[in-house]
Amino acid sequence: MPELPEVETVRRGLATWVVGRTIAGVDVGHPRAVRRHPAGPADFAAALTGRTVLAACRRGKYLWLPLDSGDALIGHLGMSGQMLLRPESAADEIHLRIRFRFTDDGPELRFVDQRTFGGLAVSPGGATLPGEISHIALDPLDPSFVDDEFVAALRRRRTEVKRALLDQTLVSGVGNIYADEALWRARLHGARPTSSLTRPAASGLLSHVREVLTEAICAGGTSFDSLYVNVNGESGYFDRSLGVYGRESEPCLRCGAPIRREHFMNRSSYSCPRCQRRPRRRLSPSIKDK
DNA sequence: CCTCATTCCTGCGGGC
DNA sequence: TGCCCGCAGGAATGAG
Repeated sequence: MPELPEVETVRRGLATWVVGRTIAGVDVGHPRAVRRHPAGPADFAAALTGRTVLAACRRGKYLWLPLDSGDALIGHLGMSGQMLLRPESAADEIHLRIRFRFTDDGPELRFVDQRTFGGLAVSPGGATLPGEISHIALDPLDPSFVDDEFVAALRRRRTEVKRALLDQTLVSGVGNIYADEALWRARLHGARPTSSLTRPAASGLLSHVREVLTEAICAGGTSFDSLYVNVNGESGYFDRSLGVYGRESEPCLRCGAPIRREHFMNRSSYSCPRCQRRPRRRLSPSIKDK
């Protein structure tokens, strides 16, 4: 469940511990971890060996490391991916998928992933922006993000507001936890039709999204089920600051009403039944046309 | 173009 | 005790 704050925490760790180092060798222990690299594990390793890492970048939940070859190592942590810096002498993790050895004496980089939804690939010529993520929207913390464009695009959609927040082609970096948190802060129910949001309501929601992401980064991310850790294997502590997520039946921190849990998009949604009123009508766009 | 359901995967915990 | 099932869920994919 790494979302933007967790991925950003990992990016910062990679910037500190990996940028400037040269890769001596790569071991792919599980082919599924490089399934997004069409040329296969051997080509993946060959494209990285001898390359120097120039930077650590992020868009939404994607990470990429530009290399001196002009290519980039691109990665997504999926549900349970971890990037760990460990001494060579440390025992292998059970779910170790890929190991990166370096030409110096520093720690090796390990991609560990229990549920294997994550993966790495080499993006040819992808140092500036990997083509694999060109369809991913800017995230709200990107300096190039244009608030008015997002507000307009959100209100043009014919869907529910939580679906829109989770759509990485509209705005990236927001997952189930921070969507619920931002909606609670904005006092909006996730089923609200996006087309019914006023401009100020949409703009306010964006502010709450940005705020909760920023606060979570300061806390080092959320470690709801302890699968997510930074590059040193340490947990963040934003889970202590969650307003609704995972708090079913506990009192709303604003009004005291018991937090409700609903199933939505094959996952759980948490909200306050008093602060976040359900929309009266369902989304029925063209009922008049009949 | 837009929206939405499905699929991938493994460990954990509740229920019986 | 042990088995089974549901749940956790991001994003690619294909259908409509």
